[in-house]
Amino acid sequence: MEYNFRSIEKKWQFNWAETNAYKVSNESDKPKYYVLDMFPYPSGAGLHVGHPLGYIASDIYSRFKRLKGFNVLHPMGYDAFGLPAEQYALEHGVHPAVSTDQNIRNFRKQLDNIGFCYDWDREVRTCDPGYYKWTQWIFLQLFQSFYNRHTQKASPITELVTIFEQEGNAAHPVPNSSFQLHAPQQRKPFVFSAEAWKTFSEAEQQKILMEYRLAFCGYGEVNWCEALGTVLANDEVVNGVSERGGHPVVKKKLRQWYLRITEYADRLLEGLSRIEFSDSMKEMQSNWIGKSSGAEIDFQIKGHDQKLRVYTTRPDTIFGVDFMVVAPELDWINQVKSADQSKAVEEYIAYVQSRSERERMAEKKITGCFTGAYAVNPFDGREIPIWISEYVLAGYGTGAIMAVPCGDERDFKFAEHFKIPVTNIIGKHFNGREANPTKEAILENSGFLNGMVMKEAMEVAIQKLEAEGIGIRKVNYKMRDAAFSRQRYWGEPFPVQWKEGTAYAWDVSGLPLELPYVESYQPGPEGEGPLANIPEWVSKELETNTMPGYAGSSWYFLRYMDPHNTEVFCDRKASDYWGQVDLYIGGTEHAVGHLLYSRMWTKVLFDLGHLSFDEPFKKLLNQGMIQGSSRFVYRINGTNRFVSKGLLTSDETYLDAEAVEHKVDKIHVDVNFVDGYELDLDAFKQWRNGEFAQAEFVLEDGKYVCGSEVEKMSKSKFNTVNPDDLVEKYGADTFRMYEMFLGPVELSKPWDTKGIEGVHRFLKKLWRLFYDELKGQVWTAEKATDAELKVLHKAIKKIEEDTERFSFNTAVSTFMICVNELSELKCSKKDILEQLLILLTPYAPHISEELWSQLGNKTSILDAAFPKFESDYLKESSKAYPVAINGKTRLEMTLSLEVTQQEVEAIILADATVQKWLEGKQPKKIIYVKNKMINVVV
RNA sequence: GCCCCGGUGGUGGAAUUGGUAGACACGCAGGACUUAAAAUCCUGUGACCCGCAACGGUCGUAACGGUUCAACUCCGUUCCGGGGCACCA
Repeated sequence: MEYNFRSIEKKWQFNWAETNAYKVSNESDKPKYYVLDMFPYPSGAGLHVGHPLGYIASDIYSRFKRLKGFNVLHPMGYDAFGLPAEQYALEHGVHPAVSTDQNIRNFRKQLDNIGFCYDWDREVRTCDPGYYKWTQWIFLQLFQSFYNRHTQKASPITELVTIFEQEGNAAHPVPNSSFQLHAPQQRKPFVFSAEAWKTFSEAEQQKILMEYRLAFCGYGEVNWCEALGTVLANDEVVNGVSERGGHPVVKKKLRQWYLRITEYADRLLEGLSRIEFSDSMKEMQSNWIGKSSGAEIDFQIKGHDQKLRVYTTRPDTIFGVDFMVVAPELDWINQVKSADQSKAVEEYIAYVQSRSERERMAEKKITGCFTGAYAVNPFDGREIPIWISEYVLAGYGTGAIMAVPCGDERDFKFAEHFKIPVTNIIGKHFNGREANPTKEAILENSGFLNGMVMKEAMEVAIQKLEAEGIGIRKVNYKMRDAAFSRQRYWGEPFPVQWKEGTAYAWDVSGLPLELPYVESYQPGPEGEGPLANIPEWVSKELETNTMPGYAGSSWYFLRYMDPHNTEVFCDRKASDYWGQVDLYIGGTEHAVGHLLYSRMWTKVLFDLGHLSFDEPFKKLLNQGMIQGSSRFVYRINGTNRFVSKGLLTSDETYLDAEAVEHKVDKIHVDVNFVDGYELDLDAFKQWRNGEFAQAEFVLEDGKYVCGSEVEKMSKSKFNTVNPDDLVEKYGADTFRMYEMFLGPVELSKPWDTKGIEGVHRFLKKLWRLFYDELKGQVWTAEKATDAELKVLHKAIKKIEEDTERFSFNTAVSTFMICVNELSELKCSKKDILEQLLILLTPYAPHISEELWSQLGNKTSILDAAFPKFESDYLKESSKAYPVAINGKTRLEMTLSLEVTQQEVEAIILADATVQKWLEGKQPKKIIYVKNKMINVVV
């Protein structure tokens, strides 16, 4: 009887489905455990070997926890709204609902191949009206709430209305301090009394309330591509033109929905201390939130009524300000620029308009333009030139900075480039060649701050600014409110109706507000979404934007707990039972997007009394990214000749026999017909319907050697490897274990299929402990020896520890060691093997279940009890110590574990080899670390 | 540019708390079985040096420097690779 993995895997997958082996109940005496995967976007390309890495890890852990006696929730679903389906629809005319459904079927088939223990009764799809009904419902919760800064939590907006009616907004200032109801920008915040509130019209009241809502409508800049009639991500803009088609892209202000996540900034920071995310992940989140404290300062602009408001974290350096830098998109620049600089300013603004935010931030070249205007230093009256430059972004702080070149590297480079004289306020701490951002220096040339240490001067400066009404203390966040609308079709419609320019909540009884079926997905007029093309939609004055991809994914982990409920998003009893996700596995690419939004939504639902916890994920495990290892061929420009990699002088040039230089094109080839680096010439010629059938090759040593590069795994780079092929060839158990054996889950690594044989051999070797090809059954019911028990218990200990700390790769190697040792002992005893199967079943569930039943068990191994480790079997009385002389290991010595320091010293000094190394000298010190090592210091 | 992570044999990686660097695999080389192949099993395998041999020596964890009895592990500088940077998901 041999290991026939194909029939075994089919048999058990069918059996588990038949018996509902993975069904999970919301009621159980066992303790609960919730293991969650980041659900996939069902792309048309299907699953590649990178996807299952995290899924296998979570599957192993779920099965492990089940063996340990937990009631484990381990669901799966699909993040099914999104841009790719819409773009596919635009190009191929297939409705997103249709292609998405097809893709999901395909994903499901691929997932099923691998033998995951998901409870599929709990599947969710974000594009399902039964699901997005509740996404819309949560949106309405956000829309109808405000953040009460006194209680530090979200409350119904009706409470705010009551407060306004009774006492106005003095106690609840408008979050956006520059908001005014009618007048253009004024200095003082917008405050009204109860009486004034009552005199406001309905539209005015609604306009004010919008300023407080957690989901609100405002105006924001986007990358606008006129030719495509659509908004583009920074990603899709390259050098000022669209990636698709190469059309020009400009900045455009559009009406947008936002989530007021900035109100939660402090709580999002605080919550980090209560959850187990890696330090780097927490650091990324806090950097994203970017809390800083400093001051906003108003500078009078010379010859204008206007003031220039800047935000700075270093008010202590105010006497070192040599110039101002303003974000080029601020409108008022046009009012203050001087006549002679007017043209230059306009040209510069046009240049910046064409650049994405990403490009602006990544720019090494220093660019900028003097406006011709001057600000006046309020303390010493110095006139300070006002510049504009792309490195200052409108969205952060006030969109303007005061530049102190002696203390800030970027400012210094700017001053150097434009030859602006630098004022030194830190004496010898500034060397004139580079900035010094110290806070320890004693200030000079700094008026009333002279002689103070900088970090103390900060407080003094702020107090003076406030006392003189020039500035205020200000805490700032780099994080901006989250843009929450998209001018797209394939997303959740907003449950919002517009009446005379005011947005009103769609009645809850009308949810879900279903996405209408359309035939065309073209963008609407004036940068509106495709929904603006639908007369019935527009006639009802419904919002034509849709929600972004992260809407549905911000709360899906709650829906799994109670997926079929039509009355509430999740029954309170269910969410109280399951509580937080105990283990969440997914990639770091979601560090700041999805993970912050989910945390915010959970906090809002908690504040409003819908949940009993305010952090969704107790522990996060980051899986590394499986990268593709791409292969390239090099074609001489304008010919059909392909040159082997080793013959090129660089990636772009080839020097032929006559020493003529040729430029070459670097072309991706499908990794599936490259063996290592050697191209299969025939397969290449047949590729893509014979596109390269006429290819000629310039070979080296008779071979065509390809170039290689590690990149994201993607269909367009021809570097994807399909798990189905590997499962077909080696079986799901081998595939699962191989993915784990590749290395630590957290680590990113390029995929390499070679090596999978080793894991497959291991499973065959395990099988041979039970069945021999010639002799048939070899397992017996004999009693196990101490040596065999020692092997088993060593494995129990290590597998348990490694699984618990997610070190799956070392667990796989422990299985290999265990089977190697049992083979060596010729151990085929049921007592030992049965326990080993339980250890193995989370990793290789199919073969374990089969052999388990072959041993005569009538119930599934899924519900076996995890073996108990007995330390008695591992007891050692002595240890082979490495003995080092001066830190270099020279010999090994077996000593009892009981020996004392004195005894060790005596034994060591008596040893001939030690004496040889001592060369007659006396040792200074003998270091003895019990159970570790001995070091003799000479 | 800014933020985060990583770099160990020909390859993937191991070394959990600073304590024998290279576990376990892949690959490769040699051998056994076989008419042959597959499968399986055995032996060797970081580099260099000495030697008849050794359970002999030197070097070695991206590079350089530091802390320590002891550094892949801690600190500093540099180089290289990857991820994120707000409308890809």
